[in-house]
Amino acid sequence: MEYSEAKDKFIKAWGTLGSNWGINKAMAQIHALLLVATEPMSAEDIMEELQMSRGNVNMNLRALMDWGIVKKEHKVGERKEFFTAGKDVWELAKQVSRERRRREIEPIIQVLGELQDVTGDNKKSVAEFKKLTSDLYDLSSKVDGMIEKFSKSDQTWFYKLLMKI
Amino acid sequence: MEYSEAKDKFIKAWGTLGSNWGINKAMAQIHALLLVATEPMSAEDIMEELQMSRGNVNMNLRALMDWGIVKKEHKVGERKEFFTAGKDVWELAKQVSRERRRREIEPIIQVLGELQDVTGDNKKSVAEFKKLTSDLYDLSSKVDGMIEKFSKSDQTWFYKLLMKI
DNA sequence: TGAAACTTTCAGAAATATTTGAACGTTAGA
DNA sequence: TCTAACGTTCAAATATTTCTGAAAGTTTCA
Repeated sequence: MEYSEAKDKFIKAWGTLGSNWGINKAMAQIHALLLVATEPMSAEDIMEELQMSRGNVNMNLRALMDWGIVKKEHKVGERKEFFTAGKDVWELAKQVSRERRRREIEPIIQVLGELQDVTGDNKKSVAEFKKLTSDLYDLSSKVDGMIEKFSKSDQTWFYKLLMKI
Repeated sequence: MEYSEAKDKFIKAWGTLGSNWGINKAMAQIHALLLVATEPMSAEDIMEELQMSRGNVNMNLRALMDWGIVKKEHKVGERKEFFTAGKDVWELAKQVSRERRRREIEPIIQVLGELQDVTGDNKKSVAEFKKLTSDLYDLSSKVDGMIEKFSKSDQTWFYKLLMKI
């Protein structure tokens, strides 16, 4: 496959993947483009390559920096800002897990915790409800802990873990 | 907290969580309601409790059955169909992982695989592209394998794994 | 066979999310 | 200080997703 075709395909696939994950297409595509880029890119460059408006690019670059997976760079003698995405896939995975944990798992654990002190007349309902929410709480906490560990670990740890599985 | 309040809160939270995960709110709320329910519920019951249209309930029940996390039941002497969600949180987690793997991880691995045979004049770009996509391919495959293992394992295995971590 | 009791479908309406582009803000250097 | 070259914001436009409700389809049983 020709490089340019492969690149397009990659960007498109990354965008679709993003949608499945609740990340918007533009954001995922900008990230894909920066992953593939060999040099830092300016907002202008990105607008051009992806045919997006200035506002859209600006907004999504900010979101990507928020996720900690895109960095701003300054080139000497240039007014413009440039952007890069880290090429280390392992670091990327850790950063994404870390953020998803913070944004998605922590809040549900929070709510499940609050639900533990439920009271009511219908003993059966209440008992079943407590069982359910505490089971969910336990499992979420365990998954949470696992992801925390993962997002702080190094690749060696992960490979060793894989062996054990 | 009063039972009915707790129940509402749980359903609402589950709905919000769903949205973060690309699962629509109605679907997540129906699931939450069935999780909490002590008896199988009919479409009518769900419509009433969640104030949703017949079409919406029907559609989302189908989607939940597609995910394998809601089952249809028939009561003797009743024309209506009833629905239940398994109460086993562990089974739920396994089923969700299994489906997400199939729907989201497998397709990206597929695409990454196809991108391996890229060619082009710009040696540097091509080399970096290959490095990136093959790194992504490796990591995805490993995560895929892990999830597969997880979704076939029993709880004991998981607890043992947690110990090792 | 007919009709009541359900379930399913789907076109259009409503709600939500994304994107645009032009106005506004900021900064560096002349 | 002024202005060119950028970055940022946000109201409105567009696109996408979800939801509704009525019509069509199906099943059961009198």
